[in-house]
Amino acid sequence: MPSDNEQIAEIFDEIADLLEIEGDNPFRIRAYRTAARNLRALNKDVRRMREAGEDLTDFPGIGKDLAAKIEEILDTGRCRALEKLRRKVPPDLGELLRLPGIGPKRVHALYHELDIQNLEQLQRAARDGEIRELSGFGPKTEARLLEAVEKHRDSERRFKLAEAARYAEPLQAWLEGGKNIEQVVIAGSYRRAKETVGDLDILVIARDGRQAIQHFTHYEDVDTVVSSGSTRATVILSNGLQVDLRVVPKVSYGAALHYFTGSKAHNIAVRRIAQKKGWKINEYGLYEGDKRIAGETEASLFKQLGLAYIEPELRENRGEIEAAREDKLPKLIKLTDLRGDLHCHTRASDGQGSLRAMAEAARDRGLDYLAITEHSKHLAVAHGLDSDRLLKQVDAIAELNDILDGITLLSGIEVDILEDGSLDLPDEVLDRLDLVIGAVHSQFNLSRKQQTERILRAMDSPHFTLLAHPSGRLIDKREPYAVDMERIIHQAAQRGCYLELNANPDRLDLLDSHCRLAKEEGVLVSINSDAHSPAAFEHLRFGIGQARRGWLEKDDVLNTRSLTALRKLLKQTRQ
DNA sequence: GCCGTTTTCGGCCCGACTGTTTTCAGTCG
Repeated sequence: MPSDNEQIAEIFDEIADLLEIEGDNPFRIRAYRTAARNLRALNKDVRRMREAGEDLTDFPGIGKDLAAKIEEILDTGRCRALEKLRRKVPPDLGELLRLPGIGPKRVHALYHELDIQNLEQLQRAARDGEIRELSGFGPKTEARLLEAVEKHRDSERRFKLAEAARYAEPLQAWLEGGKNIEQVVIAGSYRRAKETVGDLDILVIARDGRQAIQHFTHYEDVDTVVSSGSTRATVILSNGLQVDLRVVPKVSYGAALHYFTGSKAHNIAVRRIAQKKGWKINEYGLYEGDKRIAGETEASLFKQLGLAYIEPELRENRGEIEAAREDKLPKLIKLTDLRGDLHCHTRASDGQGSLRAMAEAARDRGLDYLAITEHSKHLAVAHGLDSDRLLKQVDAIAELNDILDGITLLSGIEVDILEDGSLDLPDEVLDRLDLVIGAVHSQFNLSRKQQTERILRAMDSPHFTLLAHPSGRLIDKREPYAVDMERIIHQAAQRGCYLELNANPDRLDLLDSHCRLAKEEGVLVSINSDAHSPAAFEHLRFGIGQARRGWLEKDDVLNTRSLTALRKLLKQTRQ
């Protein structure tokens, strides 16, 4: 079930779509889109804020009118402005807007000239050759539209960051091997470590743009060349991933990198700063009149604008610009800050490695300690451990620690939180462990209230250390379960326990906005691989990316502590 | 529709590529 923020954002986006087709004032349309984007980025629930008596117009992009619409939607579940628009403009037209190569003007023309209201009608008209007859359209546009309709199904697809990396890294290597190519950087949401990316934006410094682009379009995995000029090109790879490449000269590198890293909202906000000073920013630099005053590096650009350097992961216009102005940006955590990993599985439950193999793989990644945390018996599909098997493992870990070199294993469990909030193993067994990770693996569909109460009850257990993958979402597969995360984070602070940021690329859970909340409440986050095989410690880098998006610093993260300090903190969670 | 160190009106981010034009509109990022 989408949150209130998401639901309102969708309504605002739809209003923007329909207004756009109607040819309304573009700035009014932008206001709706900005509001939608800001609502999605907000790490607080608007309903709750309103109940707390906060003034919605205090938020950026929300004025009197939109605040009233938000209240209407919260109160009635409806938005009369949207309903009125829908009566005027067929709502399916919004879907046409999603097709590549077609924007509001063309949708408007298709609707008013040919009475095309949906994808099917568009497809028919294109096949019948009606579209090429319209002014502003031609045979090529018609063919492109037809193709776009047929491919529409997967055009919306986003790629998980880890999956994108598997395609991006070889492509980057290929580009770096090109003649006269000096530097290749993958910018865009990939550089911002967003959990999913819609496409890849690659920036290349080269003396000869055409030559570089030739090299790019001849990459073996390129399926379609969508466009290609002297400074930019767009291709689709065989797996459907779109890649945009831009070539810039060296003097513009920083400005271009900033520009193509985004996010859009961040860039707009930064450009406004320049604009207020009477300057202009584009991908070639920061200009005062015709004179370039910064842009060879990103640092020069920020400095000239009076801002501290903003790390890519923070560039979402969620307060980073204000923080940069006051020099109050966080010093973000790095992969090398991690000293250990508190969540992994072996063959004993559903993992693929032995205790020793997992320990050695973690050690080879530079970790000092690793907690073994199998599933518990309730999760039978994962061969979860009962008390006997768990206690045997505790002994095996103790023995192995005597002979292991360079790493220490901790005994733990990923214990199921049952529907009533009790834990799946008895206290006297949990008492033998170094840590207890509680996890929800069943009954995802409880009401928000029930689900929240269930988790809060589990956290009350004297043995509870850490809440695993707190939202339960699987990216693109399962929505987060309905739960009051603000309350859970607050409770963790009161109770003195921790939250996991599960680094599995399918999860990346805590969400970035909740990392920030945890930090504000002083709740430590543990960035864990949840490795089910020795190779899966690789996942930690994606967890770090997510943590950085959540503004986390080294000190905000539990497993940056030394083993000694960690043991002390684990002990403190015992009530 | 929002916003204000140019504050209640008059602004609002910027450039490349394509296709349809015959100098530019539409779309995209």
